[in-house]
This record gives sequence, C-alpha cells and structure tokens, in this order.
Amino acid sequence: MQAVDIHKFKASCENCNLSELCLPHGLNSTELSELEQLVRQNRPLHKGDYLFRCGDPLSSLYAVRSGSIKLFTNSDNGEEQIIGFYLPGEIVGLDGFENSTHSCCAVALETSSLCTFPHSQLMEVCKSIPALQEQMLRVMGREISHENRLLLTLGKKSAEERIATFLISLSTRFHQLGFSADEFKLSMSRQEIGNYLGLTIETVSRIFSRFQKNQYIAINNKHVQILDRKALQSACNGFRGDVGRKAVS
Amino acid sequence: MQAVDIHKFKASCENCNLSELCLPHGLNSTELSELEQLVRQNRPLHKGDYLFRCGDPLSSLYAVRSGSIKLFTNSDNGEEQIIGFYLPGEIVGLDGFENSTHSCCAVALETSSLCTFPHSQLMEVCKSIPALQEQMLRVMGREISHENRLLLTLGKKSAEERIATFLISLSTRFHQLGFSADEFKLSMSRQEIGNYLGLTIETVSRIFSRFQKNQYIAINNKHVQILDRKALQSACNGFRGDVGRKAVS
DNA sequence: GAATAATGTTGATTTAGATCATTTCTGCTC
DNA sequence: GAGCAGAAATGATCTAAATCAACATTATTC
Repeated sequence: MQAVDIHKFKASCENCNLSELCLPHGLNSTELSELEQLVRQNRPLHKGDYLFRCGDPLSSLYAVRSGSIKLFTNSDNGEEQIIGFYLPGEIVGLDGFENSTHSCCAVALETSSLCTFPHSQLMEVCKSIPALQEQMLRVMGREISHENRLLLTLGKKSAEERIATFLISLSTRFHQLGFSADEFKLSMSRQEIGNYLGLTIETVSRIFSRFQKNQYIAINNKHVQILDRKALQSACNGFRGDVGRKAVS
Repeated sequence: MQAVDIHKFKASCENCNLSELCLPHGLNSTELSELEQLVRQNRPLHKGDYLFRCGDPLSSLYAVRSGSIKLFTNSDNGEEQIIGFYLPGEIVGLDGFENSTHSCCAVALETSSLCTFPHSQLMEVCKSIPALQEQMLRVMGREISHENRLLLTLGKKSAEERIATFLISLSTRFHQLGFSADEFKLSMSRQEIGNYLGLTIETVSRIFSRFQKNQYIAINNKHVQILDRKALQSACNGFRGDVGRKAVS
C-alpha cells in the first residue's frame, strides 16, 4: 500500500453517493473541494491484502468505497480478535490515533476499493474546516458506540443472541447503503464470524442451522435471506425484549 | 449535575499534576489559559451519583480529578454492561459524540471530583487551537484502544486471564498516577468487576481466592496487594506469553 | 452496640458452548 | 471433470463457568 501507485487518482466526494456517511458529511461545497484535494483512490485491494498492520505508523485513514474490510487486534500470544467488519461508507484506521501507530491489522475480505485520506494532510485541512473537525469526532464517536454494542454482545449475550444481533446489524447496514435488507452475501467465513462474536465455528454453524430450521432465515453457504425479521429481531434479546427478566450479572 | 452550583469555580490546569494525561496535553501556556477559561469544577459527586444518563444530550466532557467513575450501557432488556472504570486523568463522556447524545450512563463509584468542559465551548476553542484538536482525537483514540483490549479480553480470555488482566491494568494505571503499583483499593464491587469482565460474582470471588492461595496477591475485601507480579502478568495470557499454543477461534 | 441488610465466600450441581471426530459440500487446479 | 484442499455441517463427549444454595463477613440503621 505504501508503494507508489500509477493508478492513483483524485476522487470526487461531490458525486459520491456515500458522502453522507463518510468524512464529507456536513461540509459545504467549497470545503468539499478542499477535502477532495487530498483524497486518493488507489488500485483495489484483493481478498487477503493488508491495508495496514499492527505496529505500522498511522499514515492515512481509509473510507471503504466497495467491498469489505476486517479489523483485528493480536493478543500477546498471537490470538486474533476481530474488532469489526467495515462496509462501504465506513472509516478504517481510527485505531491509530492513540499514539500515531496502528494497534490493529486491517485486511480485505474481498476485492475492495478505498479512498485514502493522508493523515497529516487531513489534520492540516481540519484546522481550517471546523465542520470537518466535528465530523472527525462524530466518526470516532460512531466507532466507540459500535464497540460499546459489541462489548454488550460479548459480555452479556448467549450464542443465539449474538448471531441474531450480528445478522440484524448487517441487514440494517446493507439497507442503509441502498441494498436489500432481507437478502445479502456474507463476505466473511464462519471462522471469522465466530472470532468476532467470541464463539467457535461449530457453534456458529449450528445456530445458522437452527435459525434455518426455525424459518428465521434461509442460508446457503454465504448467501443469507431473512425470512422472519421479527423473530430474528427478538432473538437478539432472547425473546424478552419487553421485560428485563434475566438476572443482571 | 445540571443544576446551578454555587461552588463552581475555575480550575487551574497549569498547576494540575494530571494535565499531561488530560486534555491540556501538548498545549502551550497561552493556549492553556484559553482552555482554563471554560473549565469548571463543580461540587464533588458522592458514591452512586450520576454524572449523566443514557439518552441525555451531550453537554460536557469530564476529566476525573479524584475518585473513580464507572461507565455502562443498557441493553434493550435492561441488562447493564460496564464499559470502563475511569481513574484520575481519564476523560468521561466520549460516548456522546456519535449523535450528541450519551449512549451510556456514568456513575461515581466513590466520592469523586471532576473537571467539566462544556461541549459547545470546547468545540469553539478547538477551532483556534490545533493542538487541542489533535489531543481530542488522541483521547478518543485512547478510548478506542482501551475498548479493543477489552474486546480481546471478553472474546478470547478465560476467567482467570480476565481477572489477571484486570488487576494488572489497574496496577499500571495507579502507578502512572504516582500511587503504588503493588497495593491499592478497589473502588468497585465484585458484582461490578464481574459485569465488566463478563463473569459472575461467584467466579470473580473464586478466582481472587485462587490467586491468593497461589500467593499471586493478598486480597482483603477491597484492599489488594500484588505479591507476585510476574506470575500475575503471565496469568494474563494463560502462562503462555511466549508461544501461541491455544487454537485461534 | 444489637439488629438488619448488603456483600462476599465457598461448595454442589447443572449447562451452554467448547472440543473432538467424522462426514459433506464447494470451489480449485491440472 | 477427476482429484484435492479448505470450509461447513453435524454428532458425541467434555468442561469451564453458570446457577443454585448455604453460610460468613462487612456495612448500615436505629
């Protein structure tokens, strides 16, 4: 990614249908053109390509344009924990802000194109565009909120609840992107879903089968169809969305 | 907290020994005095007092000055998940940046004093002080990194590893504050530790007892003494810090 | 400072999900 | 399109931590 890329070209945020989700949100057109000055689109990443690695200096932020990216940390003994899957419009690289060094790795789950915002230039532009400063904070706030929800999932939910929550989250995000909420393709393996949700691959597989038997979903390899959204939705909270019954631990 | 408080007075960041950890980090003295203009210190919170509640509009950020604060989310069916415990020098309120509304509740674990940075004024000052902008992003990056580590803990670690990691984290933070790394008081209950780490109160209690029997720690109610830091440190990764042996799930 | 409530500890039992084992499916490569 | 490798599904068994239960200790209230 650091190599010079003859395919680099400037991106047009103005004409991008993702701009409302992305960094340009809230900018007027003169501010937008200033931001466009610095954005670059490199050649697409292929499945398995690294966007950055844990320990790399923070050089850029990236907005997913198409495809999907997984972000993960490594523990001291080499275990991975996937932190998130990033879809178009979502920003990757915020893990590097603590000390200008990435604490996570980011890998393409499929062929993916990204917009690159060089960090130092972005900080420079932020100085003159308050709306961009605020959007940066909003985007980081979004990241924090996402992680808070995941912490709740890992800390308090059963395996079934986790999988249901995961499917509903994907569905919602695809819908916001203008895709079908009820039919989509998983870009990640069962292994990766399990890792993300703190479950084993077998448990993930079994629960997909169970949800299929219950007619909540139809699942064929990576292709998911939501048949009973309401049931799936209530499975996110163990069918007790109305009253808190479970002992608070 | 929103009520007018006759005890309000301006704080001096200049003379505060926490300033290197806190928002003023990286500011020169003219910038510092601009920041000091807006900081307020209200009357201390007592144990159980709310700093803000989930759903409240984001009115301020808070720096812990003394004492400790717990931050937690609520699930749809009323379960709590504690996101973090905040010690002096740490910033609370960043959960409100996604959409200017707090997605978490914050409660004092003991008598605690805080510095209040009114949000809108802080944003205003950020516009003129680039170093403060960058510090804001760094502080949010710190929050994200903390949550990443917690996700790894909840997703991949055994109960013993979680407790060891928790104790080492507290110890390190107390040490950074100039307190003893080997002897400290827990301001949270077993219940709260368990909630934070995704364990039950019984498991927390048992593992404290086990660590005590193994001579890693001496624990008496809330008072902890670390006797064998090395052992505790390696317990954070299941005694296999050198080679990754555990199957990656 | 006695009575009561809250918090913490420890033991016995249960269980959700992990682990182990085998089979089936899917997509590659030649 | 046969042969192979990786991914997924499913069954059998095991186990770490939850749950249930009893008791001990520490705060709180009157």
